[in-house]
Amino acid sequence: MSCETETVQVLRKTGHKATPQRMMILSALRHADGHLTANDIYEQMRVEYPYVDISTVYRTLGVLKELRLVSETDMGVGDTTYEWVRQQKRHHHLICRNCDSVASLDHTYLEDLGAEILAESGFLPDLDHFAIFGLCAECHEQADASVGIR
Amino acid sequence: MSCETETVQVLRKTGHKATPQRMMILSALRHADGHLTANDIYEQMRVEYPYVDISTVYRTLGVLKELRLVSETDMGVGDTTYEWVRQQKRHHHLICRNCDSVASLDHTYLEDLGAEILAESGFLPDLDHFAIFGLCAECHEQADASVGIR
DNA sequence: TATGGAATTGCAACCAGTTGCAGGAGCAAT
DNA sequence: ATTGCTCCTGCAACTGGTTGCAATTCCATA
Repeated sequence: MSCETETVQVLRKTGHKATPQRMMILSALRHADGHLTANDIYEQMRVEYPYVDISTVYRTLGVLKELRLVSETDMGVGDTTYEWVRQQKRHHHLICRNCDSVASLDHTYLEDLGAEILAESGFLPDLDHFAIFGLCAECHEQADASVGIR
Repeated sequence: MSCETETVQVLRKTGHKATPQRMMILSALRHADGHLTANDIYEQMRVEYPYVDISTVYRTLGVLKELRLVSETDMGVGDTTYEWVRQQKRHHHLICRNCDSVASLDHTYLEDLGAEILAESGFLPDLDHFAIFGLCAECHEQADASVGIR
């Protein structure tokens, strides 16, 4: 079964429809490497099919997110980005609130936390793709030296 | 030194000005227990001073957030809320993406994570007030039973 | 107390994202 | 292939939040 057909099955099984608009959005996400914004997808779609509305893109992304087929990341600055969930190594983002730099964090750090929370409260956290804000090493040092931002 | 005067000092030391508008916003935050939205603060201010603009509220909240005097929490649904940072027990929120219920999580779970990240990468994470999305115990069980949301 | 420059304000226009609605399309069952 | 129910779409209006700008206010320094 092809990758495309499999996704269609998932959609139908969960009471959703496989519309051409959705197929286009899926294709854009699957063929992109890395993050895409809703607008990236919208612009790409308009080339083939100029009548799309941006709300369709957002609604589809909502469905795919719910089905855990795509992950949503709010980088804190600029637009929210979306990424096709592959079997790739899970990673998270450390975003500096001072200089907006983004570093990666290995998943292992969060694995234990997720397990602890689940055991303690029964709450199953989404830790697929986490954005953690703070100060990067560089800005952190600068801040210590000045009276400014703690 | 009063609480109010201390905040004024902090503002001036960091190159900010203590304007009447800011004092009103500070007062609203300090006298509220729990979370306030930007609009809550705006409405409250307008009673005394009808010429305020909502953008002033947002800009002030941005400054206070930067100075770590208030914490910002995006509950995922509805508006972003703001809270005066007291010496109260630090806590986090577990927000169910299915039923929108909110549970509290003790800070201890995140303390170790913060220390680990700092030691490993030099990145100092803001873990004052964290919102973690996922499925609460109840929705988690329901989902296991159905074919629907994983 | 006077002053000059930087920070702040209110305004208006804007941006990302959401929602209600009526018509249209998908698909499971016949 | 037809039917009928439900989901989905495009549209337009809206919401929360942001930004550029010119006028004003604060406050450190003298």
